[in-house]
Amino acid sequence: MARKTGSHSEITGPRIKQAALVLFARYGFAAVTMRQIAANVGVQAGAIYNYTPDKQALLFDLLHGHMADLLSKWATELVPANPIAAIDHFVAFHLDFHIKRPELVFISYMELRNLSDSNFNAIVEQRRIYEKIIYNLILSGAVSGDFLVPDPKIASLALIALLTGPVDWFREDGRLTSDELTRQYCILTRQALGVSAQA
Amino acid sequence: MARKTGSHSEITGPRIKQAALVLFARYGFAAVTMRQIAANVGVQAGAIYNYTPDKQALLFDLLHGHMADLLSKWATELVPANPIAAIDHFVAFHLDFHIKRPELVFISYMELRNLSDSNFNAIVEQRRIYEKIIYNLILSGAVSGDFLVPDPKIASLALIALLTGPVDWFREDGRLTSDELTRQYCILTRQALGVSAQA
DNA sequence: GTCTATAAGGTGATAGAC
DNA sequence: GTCTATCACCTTATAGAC
Repeated sequence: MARKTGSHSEITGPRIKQAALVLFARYGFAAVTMRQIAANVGVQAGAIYNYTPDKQALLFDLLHGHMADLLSKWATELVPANPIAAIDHFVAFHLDFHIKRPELVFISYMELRNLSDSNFNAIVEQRRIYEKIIYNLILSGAVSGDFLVPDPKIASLALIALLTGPVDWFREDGRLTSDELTRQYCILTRQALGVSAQA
Repeated sequence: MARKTGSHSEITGPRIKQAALVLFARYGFAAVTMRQIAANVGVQAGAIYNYTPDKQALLFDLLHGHMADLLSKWATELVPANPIAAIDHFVAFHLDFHIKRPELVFISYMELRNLSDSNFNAIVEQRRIYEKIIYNLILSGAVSGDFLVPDPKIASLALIALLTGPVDWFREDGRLTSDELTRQYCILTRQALGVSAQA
């Protein structure tokens, strides 16, 4: 409390990122001004540049951090060797991670085009790594005979779209609990992959 | 050819809509300027206002026309009474319509937030009508026992996400033909709906 | 129908006081 | 670390000449 009133370096930074996230998700990167972000945090526009070199870096940090969190969290998961159990695990992981971060998921899809070339390439590379995770899970199930799919690559793209859909409509306080959501999407996923009903 | 050189009323209008569509899809509504659209068409910015009252109307007309086309085209389809055949028909219809219009599909999802309140409500109502079509198809299959799904409402949302996914990656000149795409998505859809393999 | 010119205001980013 | 003031530029939309 001995600080000068104008000094808040440890909290202003995160608050700028949070305000940028919320505003970008609601109005779009191009439509949001630095003045809006500043007003949301309670500082003047000029102060933002103590925390970020420019608006582009603000966007990139959000997207890059989001994908880094996703990949490092998956890396800590204990994945069953059995392909059917492994897919169940992935479905639960993917749904849980994504429905808890609707704004980040939204801008990660939406604002890719507003990234500079090198920033864009960095994010696309992270996405490629994540897509390969589910692709490998489907492939091993197809090889073992647990799954029946015409093409594991197409199936992996189809499943990511299927499993990311709830971000657009799921609400924690809606008629569906997140457990029930996961249960239903596990069933839909197993069925889509042609897992026989007896399994 | 007796016209004055500056007169092109019949072609400038559609060209403005087309340029707006392409630019909105690539850079986002907020990031695109009337000058960019005009330059793309080959006129000055002021001339655009002979064809649209403002930028907002340009966006709304694109989205509203897109949804109107979708609904009126479905209305001309002959839909089999059998639930399994009906879903196959819907899958083929939905994929064909959407992969032929990737920009319109993209901005219809992306730019909803840039619509005025009343324009937003109009588009949401059109979407609701479309979602009800697939919901009813799934419901009748669930009632007849052809489909095995925990919840027809969730299944309908899940399938729309699944079936719209290819818009993001399908290319007419890619390794997959559109017929093969349709075939694979019919299989994935049938399986997701729990259609028994013998059917 | 299209042009040029302009009104009225907003933009990202920076400089220098405190 | 934050503020105020400012630079150089861009924005949508309109007015009036041709």
